Amino acid sequence: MTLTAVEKSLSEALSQSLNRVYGFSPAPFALQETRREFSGTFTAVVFGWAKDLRLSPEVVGQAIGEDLVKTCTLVSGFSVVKGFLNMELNAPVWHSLFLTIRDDSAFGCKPISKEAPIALVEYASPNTNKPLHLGHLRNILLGHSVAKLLAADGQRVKRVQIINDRGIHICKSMLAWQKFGEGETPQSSGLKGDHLVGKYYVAFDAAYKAEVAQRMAQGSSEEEAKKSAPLLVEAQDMLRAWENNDPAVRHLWSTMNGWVYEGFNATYDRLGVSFDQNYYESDTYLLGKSDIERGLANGVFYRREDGSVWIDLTSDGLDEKVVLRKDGTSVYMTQDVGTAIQRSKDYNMDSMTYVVGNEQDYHFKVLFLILKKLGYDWADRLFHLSYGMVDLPTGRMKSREGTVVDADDLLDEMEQTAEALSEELGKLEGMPTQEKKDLYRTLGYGALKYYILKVEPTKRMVFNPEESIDFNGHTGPFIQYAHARIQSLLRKGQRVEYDVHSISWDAREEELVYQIAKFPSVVSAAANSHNPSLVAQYVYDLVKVFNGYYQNISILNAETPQIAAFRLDLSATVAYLLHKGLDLLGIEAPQRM
RNA sequence: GGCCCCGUAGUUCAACGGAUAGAACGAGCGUUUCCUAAACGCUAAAUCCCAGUUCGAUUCUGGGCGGGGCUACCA
Repeated sequence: MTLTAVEKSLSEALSQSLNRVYGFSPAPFALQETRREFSGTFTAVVFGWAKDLRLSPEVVGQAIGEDLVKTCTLVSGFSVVKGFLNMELNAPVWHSLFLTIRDDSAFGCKPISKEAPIALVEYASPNTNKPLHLGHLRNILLGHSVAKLLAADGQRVKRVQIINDRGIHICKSMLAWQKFGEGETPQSSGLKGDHLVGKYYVAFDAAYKAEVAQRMAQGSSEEEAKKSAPLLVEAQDMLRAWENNDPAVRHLWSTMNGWVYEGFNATYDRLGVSFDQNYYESDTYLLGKSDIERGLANGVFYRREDGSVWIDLTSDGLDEKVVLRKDGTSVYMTQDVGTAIQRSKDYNMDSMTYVVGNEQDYHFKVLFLILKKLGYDWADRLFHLSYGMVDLPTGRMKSREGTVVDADDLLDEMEQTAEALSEELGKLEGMPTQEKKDLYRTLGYGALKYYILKVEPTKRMVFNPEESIDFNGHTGPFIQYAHARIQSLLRKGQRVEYDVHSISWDAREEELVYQIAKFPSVVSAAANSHNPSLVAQYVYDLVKVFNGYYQNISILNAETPQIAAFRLDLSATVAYLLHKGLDLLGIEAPQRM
């Protein structure tokens, strides 16, 4: 028996009781969890029924409860507090829940069939002119986790990213490298490729600003100075040369982008994320034009006198939006339309999730509307996972002010903190050096990933670089620690045959099984809402309950070997779910720590 | 100006319209001859303001106040 099955039967039994006692058929209702301070597992809210019946909630609750205990084998007892009917489950229900879970090796995950829907998840999507920062980290961790969640929900998932590898910003770092680089390479400098290129992007900005200031000192207006600064003009020339396939520019471009990819891949590897396909903007930036032309013929778009092409979304509560400039060139929107259509050709996907910050909410509203108006049936199953920014206590991170938190630096710092902490605790005696290093990563990254993923994606979150991320309390390592302790139990304990029905359960064991049994519905809720924080919250709650159990109930030294074996199985199930839950968040579960 | 998000302990985060608003960090106190004390227990501490709907509002509606974002023929 599963928990949802129990809940369903219980709801039906309640309806029948209402009918039997009062001749009353309630509207569909949901049960809620009984609050921890009261005894019971499920609670029915009686207020609404009492109002319809014109009776006091206590009277109705009492009458229904009495009928339920007599007629429903699931329920062993009940209590009525105000208008709340708290119901306790019978021991065999607990036994059955436990056995179902214990014997299901894939508990909580749906199998992926050959006909399962295909879900594309786009995430990361960096520019190739600077290294990854904390904002990318939130994006990447969310995307990676959502991809895992959708797979656990039984979908065929494809992970993709679009790499913004062309454009004026790329030319800026190329130009600066040409002018100031003196042939510097990742090898010669020892710098990671993406950091090296980022350095020249910054160098461009500095030199450009100096030029602007100089011109303004000579009497130019700010606007004029910004437009006519030689460096900018040169960068624009370089972009044109790139578009005209100038061999030298293209060579420099592919060399520097190559450095950046090496750098990005190193960071992706550290994070344990990967992609099934990369889309490059240099390949896709011309896509979409023909789709616009087609839509123009169908009346989706219209052409203005100056030749530019627009879509009128005022009847949808939005504005008018340009999709082709008067010179016939694309805008960002055009490319995104083209890329989406390209992906439908590549994958014939049923749905697509874009992991992109909430500053682009408007953009995606428009994009989805356009695709719908162009008649694509999958346009209804596009989802913008719009996450909030990661802010500093002082506000937004600004690269120009040097307040950006670099992803690699942060990862380094997490490893170091994990090492220092582990050394201090001194529990790793006898562990080989390499294993220790791996463990520091597991713990450090676990702390970081959990810190980011426990927050609901849509919400803005604050990161304070002054305060290092915690390893105690509501953290990744807290959950990892529970897992490691259970592994230690499993190494020491003896598994013998036992009969669950003949063991008398502690209330904590029922609570634990209840918590365990919730897992599948948490996974599907998280997948449906694209929300890893539900899983993060779940594993935390599970550990809280388990730690209370561990603290108060002796597992290895139970009264009999049979009881010990039962408790070990219960603990093993918890460990399995912690492992599985953490994995859905992209976090590893250590054997020891 | 228009449109869209968000205001919860000192701080970082929770709470399908339900019970006495939960955690964690930080502060204070306690638990180890016992399965890993990165743990467990106890104490103090919060819904921005004003109305409305409701048996019941942190949650829904309206109005303030405060913060952020979008509002380019940029990407």
